[in-house]
Amino acid sequence: MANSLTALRETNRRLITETVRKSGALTQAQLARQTGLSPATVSTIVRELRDAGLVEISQAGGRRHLISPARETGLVVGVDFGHSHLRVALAERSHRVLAEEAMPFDVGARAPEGLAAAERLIIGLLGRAGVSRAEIKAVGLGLPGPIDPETGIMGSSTILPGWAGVDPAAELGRRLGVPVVVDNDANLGALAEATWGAAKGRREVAYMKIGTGVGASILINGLLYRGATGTAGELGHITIDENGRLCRCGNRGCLETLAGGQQLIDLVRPTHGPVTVSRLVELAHGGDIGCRRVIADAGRHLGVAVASLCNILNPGLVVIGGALAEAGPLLIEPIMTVVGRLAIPSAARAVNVVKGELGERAGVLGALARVQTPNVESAL
Amino acid sequence: MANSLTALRETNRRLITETVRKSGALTQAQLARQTGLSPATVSTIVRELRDAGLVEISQAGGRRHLISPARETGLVVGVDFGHSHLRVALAERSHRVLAEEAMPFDVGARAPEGLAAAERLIIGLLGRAGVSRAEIKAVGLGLPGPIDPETGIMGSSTILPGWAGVDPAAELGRRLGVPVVVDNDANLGALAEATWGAAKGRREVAYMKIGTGVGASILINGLLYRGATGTAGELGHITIDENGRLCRCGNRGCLETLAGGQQLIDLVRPTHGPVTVSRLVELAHGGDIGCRRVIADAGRHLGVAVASLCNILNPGLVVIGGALAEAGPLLIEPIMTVVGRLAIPSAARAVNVVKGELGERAGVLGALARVQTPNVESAL
DNA sequence: AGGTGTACGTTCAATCCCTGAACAAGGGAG
DNA sequence: CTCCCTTGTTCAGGGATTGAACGTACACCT
Repeated sequence: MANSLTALRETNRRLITETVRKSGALTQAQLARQTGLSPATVSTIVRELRDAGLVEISQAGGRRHLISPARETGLVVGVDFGHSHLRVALAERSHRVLAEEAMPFDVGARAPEGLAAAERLIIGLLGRAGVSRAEIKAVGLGLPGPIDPETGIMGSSTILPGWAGVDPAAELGRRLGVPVVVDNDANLGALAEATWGAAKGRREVAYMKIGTGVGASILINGLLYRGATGTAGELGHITIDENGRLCRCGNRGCLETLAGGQQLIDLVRPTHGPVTVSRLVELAHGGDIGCRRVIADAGRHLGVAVASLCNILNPGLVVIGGALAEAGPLLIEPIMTVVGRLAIPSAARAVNVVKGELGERAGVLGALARVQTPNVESAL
Repeated sequence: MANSLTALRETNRRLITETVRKSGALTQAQLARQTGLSPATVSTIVRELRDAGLVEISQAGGRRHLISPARETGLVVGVDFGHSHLRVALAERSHRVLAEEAMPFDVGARAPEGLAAAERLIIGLLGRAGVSRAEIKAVGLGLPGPIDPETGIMGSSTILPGWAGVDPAAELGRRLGVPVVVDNDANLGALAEATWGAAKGRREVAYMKIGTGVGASILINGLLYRGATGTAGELGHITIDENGRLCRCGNRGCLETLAGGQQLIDLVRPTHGPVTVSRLVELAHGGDIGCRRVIADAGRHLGVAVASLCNILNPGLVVIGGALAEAGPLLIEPIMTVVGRLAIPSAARAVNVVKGELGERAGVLGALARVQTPNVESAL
C-alpha cells in the first residue's frame, strides 16, 4: 500500500533520482545533505539505482563518486498533427531533443491516411537519426480536436471530420508496437511551454493556442487540469457575442468565431485574397494596416476571455501560443488593454500575458513531455 | 527527517486521525479498509491515539470497537458579518455545533463598532452556553469584502466602507485573546457547503453566493483556491455587458450589477417599494409575476457567468448560496437554461447546479470550518 | 437451542527500512 | 611526512508494517 515500508523506500528512491536529475552530478555526501537522508541510506539506494541502470557512477578523486543521471536507453517520439503540418520529434526520456522533422499535411485527410503518414515520417526520422525502432519506448500524439478522456476516442469536429470515432492512440500504437498517449494540441502546448518555454519552472499556467481555432489549457501544480469530463480550459468557446456567428461547437458567438485564425483569414480575404495565418501576421509586421486592425480586434476579443479567466482563476501568467501569437505585441497589447478594463483590478495587475517561446514546435515538444507527465485527475 | 520511519508512523497516525474525524465513528476494520493499512497497524496506532487522548473508543457489540474523534477540549467560534446580520456560532473542533445566535446589524457601522458588537455577542453566547472564555481556542471570521491575502488587511469596498485599512483578524484577536483567521463570506460559504451541505464529501466545488452582491469561490481538492493574488473565484465581476452600469469594483457591467440583490431591489422599488432580497424571494414564491421576472432575469445573467466557469473549469457541481438562492428553481432553472445554451455541450452536460443547503447559516458555519482548513496556496 | 460461519481486534514472528557509529581510504595543509 | 578532514561503506540496533494465527462474540440457519 501507499504507506508501507517499501513505499517509503520507493519515495526515497524517487527523491534521490529527482535530486540527481535536477542537479546533474553530485557526490553521495552532497546528496545526503540535500535530501536530508543519512549517508548510509544514500549509499544503499545509490547502489540500487546503479544496479537498476537509473544513474551512472564515476570516480572523482578520493573516495568521491560522482552520481549522474543515466543516459537513459529508451527514446520517445512526439507526433503533432496541425492544420497544415505534421511534425515529429525524437528525444531522450530526459527531454533532450535529438531530431525533429515536419511535412506539409492536409488536415482534410482521414485518420488512416494521417496515421500512415505519421508512421512513415517517424520511420524516416529514425533512419536518418540512426536509431533502431526497438529503442522507442513510447509515443506522444497531439491532435487538434476533442478526445474523450475516458475512452481516448475522438469526438466529432469540423476540423478533423475524418477522425470521429477512431481511437488514434490505439491505432498508432498497433502500427508502431509501442504505447501511445494522445492529447489535444492545447494541452500539449501548455506542457511544452511549462517544460522548455515561457512558463518554465512555473507549475501554474494558463495557456491559449490561437491557430485556426482557439484552444486553451490549464496547468495546476504542473499537471493538466481536465475538470469533470475533460473539457476544462475550453476558453475558445466562451461566449463573447450571444448573437454572433455559429461555432463548430454548436453555440453562437464563441471566442473562436471572433478570434480564431479562420475568422481572421475570412476577414481579410476580400482585400488581400486567400492567406494563411502566418502570412497574415507577416503582413501585419510589414505594416499592413488592415491586417494589424484584424489582429488587434482579435486581441480585444481574446482579452474578454482572458479577463474572465483572470476573475475565475487569478493567474499570474498566461502564455499565448499558436500561429497568431507570432504577431507578438500587435496581439498581446490589445489583450492586456482589455484585461485591464474588464478584469477586476487586483487580478488584472497580477497577470502577465506573454507570447509562447516555442512557436510551432510547441505541439511536438508537448507530445514529448506528455509521455511522462501524468494528469491531475480531479472532477471539480 | 521527513523520510524516516518515525515520520512514516506520523503520517499514518495523521491519516487515521483524519479519517476518523471525517467519518465520525468507525470500527477498526473499516478504518483499515479505508486507509489501506493493515488491521495490525491500525490496532497499534489506535491504541497510541487513545493513550494520547486524540480518539475515544467505545465498545459496540462483538469485539467491535467504535473509534470516534475525541471530544476535543478546545472549542471554536465562528463569526459572520452579513449585510444586515451578525451571526456567531460555537462548535467543538470536531465540527459539532453547540450553539448559534444572530442579531441585526447595520453594515454601515465602522469596524470598531462592528468588532465590539461581535465581541459582545460572543461573550453572551458563551455565557448562555455555559462555556468559559478560556475554552475558546480559535475564532473564524467572515466578512463580505476583499481581504489582502498577504497582510489580512481589508481593501476598500463600497459595501464595507468603514473597514478599509483595518486588520480585523488582529483586532478581534486582540479583543478576545485568541488567534483569529479571517476570510471572505463566499470562501466560507463554499467551505461550509463542502463540510455539511450540498457539496458534502466533494473536494472540487464551485460556489456562488448571491446576496446583496455576488461572490464566488472555488475549492480544488477540498482546499480554497485563491490564485496568484487571492482573487480567484471572483465570478461576481465577470463582465456581462461591457456598456452596463458602473460596478463597485470600478468596471462596468459586472455580473453583480445585473444579478446582485441590490440591483433586483432597485428594479422592483418603483412597483413594490423598498424590499429586502428575502422579501423579494417571498413575493416571487407567492406568485408575484414581477418579482419572478426579475429573479429569472438575474438567473439568466448568472447563467452567462456559470457558462464561462464551465468552459474554463468544467465543474461537476456548482452550488448556489446566498439569500437569492432561496428562490430555488425560479433562479436555478434559468441558470441551467443559459448554461445549456452558452457552455460547450459536454461541459454543460457534466455540470449540476444546485441550491446550497445551509441557507443564511453558511457563513458562520464556514467560519467554523475555516479555522481548521488550510489554504491551497498556488499561484496560477 | 445448538451449531456453524463470519467478522473483528490482538498478538507475534518475520521482514524491511533508516540511522548512528565505527572504519577504511584518500586528498590537502602545514 | 603527519595530521586532519571528508567520503563512502559496513554493521548492529531500533522502528514500523505486515501476514498469519488466534480468541471472541454476534448472526444466521436448522
